[in-house]
Amino acid sequence: MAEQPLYLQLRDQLMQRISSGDLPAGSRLPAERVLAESFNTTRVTLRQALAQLESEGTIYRSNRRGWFISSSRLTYEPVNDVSFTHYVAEQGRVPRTEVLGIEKMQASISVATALALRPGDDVFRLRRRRFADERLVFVETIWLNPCFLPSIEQQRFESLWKLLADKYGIKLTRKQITITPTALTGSVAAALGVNSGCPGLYITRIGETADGDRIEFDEEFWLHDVLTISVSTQQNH
Amino acid sequence: MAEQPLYLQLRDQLMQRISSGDLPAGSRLPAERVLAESFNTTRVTLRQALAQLESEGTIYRSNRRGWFISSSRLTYEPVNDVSFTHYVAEQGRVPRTEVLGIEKMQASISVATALALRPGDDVFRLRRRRFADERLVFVETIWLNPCFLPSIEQQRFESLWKLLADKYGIKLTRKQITITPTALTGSVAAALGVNSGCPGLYITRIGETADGDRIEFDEEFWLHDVLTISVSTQQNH
DNA sequence: AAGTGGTCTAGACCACCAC
DNA sequence: TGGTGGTCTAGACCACTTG
Repeated sequence: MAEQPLYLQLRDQLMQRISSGDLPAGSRLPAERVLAESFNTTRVTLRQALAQLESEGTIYRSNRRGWFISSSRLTYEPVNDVSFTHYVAEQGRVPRTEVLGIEKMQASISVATALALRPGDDVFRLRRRRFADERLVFVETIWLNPCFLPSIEQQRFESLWKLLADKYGIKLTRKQITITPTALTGSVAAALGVNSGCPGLYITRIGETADGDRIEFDEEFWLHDVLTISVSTQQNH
Repeated sequence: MAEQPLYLQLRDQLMQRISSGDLPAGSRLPAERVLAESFNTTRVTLRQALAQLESEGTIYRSNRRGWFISSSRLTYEPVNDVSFTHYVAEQGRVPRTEVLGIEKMQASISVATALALRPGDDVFRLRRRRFADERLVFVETIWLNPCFLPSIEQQRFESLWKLLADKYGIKLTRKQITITPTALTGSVAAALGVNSGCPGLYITRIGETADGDRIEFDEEFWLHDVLTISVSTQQNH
């Protein structure tokens, strides 16, 4: 039986203190230098242990403020969900949405394909950030098809689902969902406030009406440790 | 405009050499010490750059043999797929399955729940490893319900789909699929030949007959960089 | 201003794999 | 047996956040 490397032993000790309730969800870990000294090792090795716990989703870091204990994961149903606000609240968490902006753009090839338009056609790009219990959980870019959404640029976008239903009488179903494990880098990492290379999920969806009109194309970048995806296949009655 | 940290500059330079075709898919990177010297830095910093590329899925490591360029991702449809062998071949790759063993076990609470049995009931545990182009891509544990599978332990398990169809006349549909980003640790990391803490996906599924008989409960641990998940929602006709 | 995490250096020894 | 990656040390300076 080979002995475990030191950083995995440190991981186990920290994990035990967390699961014992010594360090409750949301609280901050002691400073790296303090932890390193208390374990009688260097910061480099301690940080290996922290990186383990981070990739397992047990802890996360916030800017340069320190390390925090993660809450339990959100359950996300990309096929059936109607509203982030709704399903987050249903799970006993406090949702918040931040609209970063909406702009008129010309469709790229990939966006045009998703919305059944031609490249260069007008589309609207909406960008938002989503929080659960004040922790940022994902950023999204939504490409809206203006053919079905007159004067869309003058609206408010905290709840797109409600806007589509109330103002346009549209109820979406989700098609062509893809889920790709990826690293968060560049402007996405910056918008999420994480370091480049932090693991994440890239999720895309197309929103259609029952008639097959392509209303929106959604691109989401999630932090890896905040969600479990659930796909329940519908029964035909 | 802040200058990028060195390890991200190194990442970009390596990325350029990879995407230019200088380093083709499947080939090995030069040794860490060689790369560090060629970039005029230390191994620690160079390894930060390699960790970035690894988390992005651009490169991967194999035991202590070195770093290799990744191939493109497999597309995986957990809802509709019938056979790993079939859909891997369909994507122009060479599948291989390795059976690690089958044992009679007593159902744990979670397994019993998934298979609609009582804890302690007999179940069979089948463990396999799956390869694409000779790269290990996931390990799985399949819990089989013996009520519907007489003398299952005497069979061969390279293709479970074929076995169920030919011998038992069973065609499965997939229910209650969950997908959780996780870290690969312990015996799972060892079986996959990766370091503890490597990012991965944990996917579970329940296989039912059209009559609702729970035949199997499937737990898969995938390497994060080898797949894109696609969920196509069926149309009702 | 003090403290935090982020980055980086220049070494070292070990375990494992391929030759 | 030689070379690889895996692990670890004992420092250092910087950028940012918080009080």
